[in-house]
Amino acid sequence: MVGRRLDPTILFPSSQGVTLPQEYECGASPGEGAQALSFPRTCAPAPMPCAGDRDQLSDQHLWDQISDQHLQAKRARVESIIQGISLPPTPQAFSTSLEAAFWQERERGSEVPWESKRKPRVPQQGSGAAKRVAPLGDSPHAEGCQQLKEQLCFLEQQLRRLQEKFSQVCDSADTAQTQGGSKKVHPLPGNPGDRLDKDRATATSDPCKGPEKDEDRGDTGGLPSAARALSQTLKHELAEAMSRVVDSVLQTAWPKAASHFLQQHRRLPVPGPDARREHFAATRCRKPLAKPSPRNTPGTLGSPEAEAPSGAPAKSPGSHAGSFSSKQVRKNSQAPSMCYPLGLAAPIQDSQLLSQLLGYGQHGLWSSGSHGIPSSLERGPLEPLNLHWGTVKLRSSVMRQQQPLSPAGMEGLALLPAGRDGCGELRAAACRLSLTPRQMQEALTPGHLKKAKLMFFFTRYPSSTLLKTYFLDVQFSRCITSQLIKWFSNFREFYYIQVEKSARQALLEGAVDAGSLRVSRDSELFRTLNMHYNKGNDFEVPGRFLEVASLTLQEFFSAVKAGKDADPSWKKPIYKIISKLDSDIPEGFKAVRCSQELLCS
DNA sequence: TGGCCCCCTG
DNA sequence: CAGGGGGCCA
Repeated sequence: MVGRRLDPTILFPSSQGVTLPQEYECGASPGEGAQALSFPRTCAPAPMPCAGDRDQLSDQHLWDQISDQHLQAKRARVESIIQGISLPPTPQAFSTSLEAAFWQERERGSEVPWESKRKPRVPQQGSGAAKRVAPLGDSPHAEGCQQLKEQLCFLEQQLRRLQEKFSQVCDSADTAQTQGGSKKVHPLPGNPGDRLDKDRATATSDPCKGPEKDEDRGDTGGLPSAARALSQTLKHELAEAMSRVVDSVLQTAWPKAASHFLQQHRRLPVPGPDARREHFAATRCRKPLAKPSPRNTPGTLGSPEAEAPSGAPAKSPGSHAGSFSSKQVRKNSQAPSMCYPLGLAAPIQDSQLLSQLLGYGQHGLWSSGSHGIPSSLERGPLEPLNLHWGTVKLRSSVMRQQQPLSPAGMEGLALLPAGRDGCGELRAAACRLSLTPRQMQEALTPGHLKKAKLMFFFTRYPSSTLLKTYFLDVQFSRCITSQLIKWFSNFREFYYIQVEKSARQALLEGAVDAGSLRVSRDSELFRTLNMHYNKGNDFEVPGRFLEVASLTLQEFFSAVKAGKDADPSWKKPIYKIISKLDSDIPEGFKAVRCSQELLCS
């Protein structure tokens, strides 16, 4: 009755699929600023002394230089690194300077011999960085503590830099640097003593100005009061978030993580791909969501063949082998491991937040990969946001050289564990703490709309429960829920109108057999629908949707042909039929990143 | 009664 | 796409 022309391939874009930009796979931070700041991580030789250093050196005797060569090289390296951090990047470079700086911090914090930086290592706290910093601490606790301290210190630096950049952006005219002492002016209400509310002493009479540190001497004095207020608010929020992270990580997560270090740091080999796969499989076995049972109508569209292309949730990782590139999955999940040692989730997430705040993408930090994801056992209420880092990017036209990945593949990545050591907990705690409810979307975005439209290809009648499981980054409220429901209602409306129009058209054109009506990718109806739900055509519409559309068309055709449209409620039976044809939505749609990335495609 | 849906309108 | 009205149902 219904055509079974099934597309055995994936549902997600094949040609415009999910790809990971190559530049990110090795963890390279994109952009000039990144390069400018992240040189220690690159393959470049040890940085040469800067101009100032050379001047100094020229005052010394050659022999001294030679004898102190080693020392000088070391010093130059340190100075260069410090300069790279303290010197504000160009505004254009700012987009990535944070990411780059994270890299720098890694380099500094781990004190890895320069040569070893050339070959990225699988970063595992137990066997990697923690061991390499052994001279800094005798016990694992001390080691971890040292790392944590560095991490926290670095976060503070980043905060200051952000403040600085904000000030600079707001007032590019002010280039004055660092003179005079600081004087404390009235802090923001409710946070007396907040250091970010301090101000520097300037000749201006405006008391509401930038932060206190030398490098933070951005001047907002020339700004309109509204902008100043915004500036202060942003700074204040950042400071608050930073404080929360620091305090909470230390108080909540550290003791436990430290105990894990004690237990495991010596004997724990790096969990290799096998171990990871093992854990992955285990994770996949207990699928957390009891999805609504498939509502396929047996005998019509619910055949097994029809299921496959519609991206039904995988029963096992292998079940998707034919529908997406597992190679891509491996690539995406392994490459990151070379980049970020464990325990860096907090900076990663913070940078994500910052990137978002600043309107930049986060894919440059995607390289956190599976390491940014707490083990599923450790995921807390905010786990949805962690999924963000385990998913891949939906790309459209620009970067499509690489193999596409279906939502199923995204699903796999989303559930990759982070490992079983204490770092996972530390990381998870950091993630939860750094991802405050504030970062949950309290409103639906255009990205969410686009995602909802694509979801419509799979489900026409999603329940609010279902929607909640697929819009994990949304802080659901009654309003949000009804808005989403309304969206789908609107989608349906458009859908039924188009199908009805098409059915009437077919009738006018003399069609007699409803069964002969089929919606193909060439048909006008499909083009119309595709244009509406899949503008840009960067999503490969599942064949299943064509079947549903075909059946809808046939139902409408038959009803109109039989004159049922005289009945005011003649559409209701059709709605009832169609409402049973929903199929499961690929897990990839649960990825938080999905709705964000869809905007870019 | 609340939730959901459809329909109409802007 | 959102708002609002009306109907249906548990």
